[in-house]
Amino acid sequence: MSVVPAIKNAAAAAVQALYQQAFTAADIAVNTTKPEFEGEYTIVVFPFTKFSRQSAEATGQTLGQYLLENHPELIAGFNVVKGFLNLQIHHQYWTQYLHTAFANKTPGQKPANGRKVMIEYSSPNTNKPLHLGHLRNNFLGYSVAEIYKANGFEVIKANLVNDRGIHICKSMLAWQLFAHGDTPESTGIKGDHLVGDYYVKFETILREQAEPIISRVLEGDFHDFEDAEKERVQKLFAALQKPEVHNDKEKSAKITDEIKELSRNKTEIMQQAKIMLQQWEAGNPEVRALWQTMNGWVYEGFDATYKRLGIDFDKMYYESNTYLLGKDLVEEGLRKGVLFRKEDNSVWIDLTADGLDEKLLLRGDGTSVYMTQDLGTARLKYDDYQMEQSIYVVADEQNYHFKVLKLILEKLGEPCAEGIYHLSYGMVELPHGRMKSREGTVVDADDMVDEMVNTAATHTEELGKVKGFSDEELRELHNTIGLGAMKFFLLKVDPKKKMIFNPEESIDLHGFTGPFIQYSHARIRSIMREFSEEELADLESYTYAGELLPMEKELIMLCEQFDGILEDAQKEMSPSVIANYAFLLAQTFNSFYAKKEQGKYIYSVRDAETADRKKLRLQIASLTANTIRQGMKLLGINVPERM
RNA sequence: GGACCGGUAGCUCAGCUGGAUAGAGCAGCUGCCUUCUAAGCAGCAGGUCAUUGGUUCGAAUCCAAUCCGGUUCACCA
Repeated sequence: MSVVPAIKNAAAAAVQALYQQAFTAADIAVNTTKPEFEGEYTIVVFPFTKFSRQSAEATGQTLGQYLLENHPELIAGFNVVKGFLNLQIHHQYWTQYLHTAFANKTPGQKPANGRKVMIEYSSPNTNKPLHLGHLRNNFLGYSVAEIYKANGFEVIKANLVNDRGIHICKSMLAWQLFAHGDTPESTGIKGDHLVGDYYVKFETILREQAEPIISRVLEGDFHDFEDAEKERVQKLFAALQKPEVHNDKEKSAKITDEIKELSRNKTEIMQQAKIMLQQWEAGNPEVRALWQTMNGWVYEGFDATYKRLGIDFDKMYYESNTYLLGKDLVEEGLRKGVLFRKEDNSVWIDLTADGLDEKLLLRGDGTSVYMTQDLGTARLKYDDYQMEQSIYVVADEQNYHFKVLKLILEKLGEPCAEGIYHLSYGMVELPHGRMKSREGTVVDADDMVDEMVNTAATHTEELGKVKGFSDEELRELHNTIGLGAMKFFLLKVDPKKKMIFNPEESIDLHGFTGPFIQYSHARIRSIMREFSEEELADLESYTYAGELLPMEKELIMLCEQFDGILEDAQKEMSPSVIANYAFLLAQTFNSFYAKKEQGKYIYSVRDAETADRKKLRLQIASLTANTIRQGMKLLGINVPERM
């Protein structure tokens, strides 16, 4: 058991014995001791004064004395400042821990706990390449999966590919109309980018064709529309003329947007895309063949990107296989009376009692919507794996969708409902706001990686510390650093917060960054390289017996916290917990490394004052390096031996 | 308008299950390479923790109200 839980247990038992009060370990606050006081961990004693009928000071004394007498192996001394009981942990606890842990290559790894979770992430559309937003999603999903594994869970990494629908048809149609048979091979363009280019082409044509229609509507000419749509457009136009709307920028923009949307739907190219979608759904062989071909190009592109990013999956789901699911669930829901049918034959669920709205599940013509597919897919996943938790890594703009998804599954009595969890993360924004594909401000994932790797290469070159590296080793190093910088940048922030990325400023390589931590690791490894295999093997049986110097103790203490950090990261589903920790650990080692008194490096390993001290510091170096490496690995980041 | 999320140093963020004098990084300014890697270390400067009120021995943290920003409330996905 780690120290902090040990202290909490001991304190809970002490409170029980001293005051006959049932305090659980979880109710006891234990912090690290402020540097100006003596001790390592501090118990806050104020909560006990209610029944100790003593001052906080006296209560602290009593509790401290009790702990000292009953846990001499753990507590070596204490002092009380106001209501804070500062505990000195027995130095043998630290050296023992160091002895057992320093050579462990996977610190914090817990044995299998028999629990199974699925994590769905990435989930790209096959009509365009990945962008910066996907990178946050991918890194987050991958890292959370690794963190779960480290905590003993069995994890299924799943990717639900959105490989069908109107947006795919847009790329397909534009390719058919304008590509003259171009392929990734003929153009040398990566498949996903090639397909994405035709998506952009489609949008350009669409805009051109929509322009005159929009102008006509705004001039009061509605001849492009018929029946209900005409009525709708007329209504919107009329609303726009009202002075209270005219003067409200937000409202008029909203109405104008709706007019634009209706107009876009009326364009010839959009009509063609819709026909293509119908043909796809009807299984038209030509359309299906084109779809297969173009998706194939995209998958080749995605695979290359995933491989480069170090992202992988255990299970792929394709929407073309799942988009019809969910209808059974709707039928069952109707029978159970959970759902109801309206006059136009559409099927709904009434969530007004839960403070939400009515939600459509089947259109009047019997076709399904996004929600229906997700209901069916949730059941499919559960049938496949019976996992206790199903995590969806999806941006926070879909918070409402997932709230509703879970609620409907609960109402339908589906066993998968309880485990549904939306890991909602904030969007990556540019300094001027969201990325918009229509405005061409989307930051492409492949470009981004290239740029970071180049930056890393340039910087490595400038520092000139890589003599003797082969070209292959250099390439690998640049990748490790560039990707490390990018991953760390996107993972160091709490997932639920949105984050700003400024493409003008490249991601830093100094300070609170991946490369800083990678550098610290390389530096430790460089220290260890000075020693022979025998010297290192010798450490296995060695336990340091003396007192520890402050920073020696500090490093051991920090590493000892890694177990708890991993648990926190898993509970909060937040890689940022580990990122912050890894930075603190690296920073602390750097201080240890550079600490100078009277012109001498007082924590030098090579020039340690005794042979014992040298072994101790080597063990500390090894422990720190292993902990940093493992922490970074859980973020999906490699650490180099040299840089 | 309803629901949800956010507001901490010039900038980007930790801290938020209440605990000691609110911390990092970047940017700015000082020092430190005859040193086990200076992608580093040490230091200076920078704060009405959005505002107001409440609960408490104690509030950046909990509650309420207000202000500001965002997302969402599609027969799109």
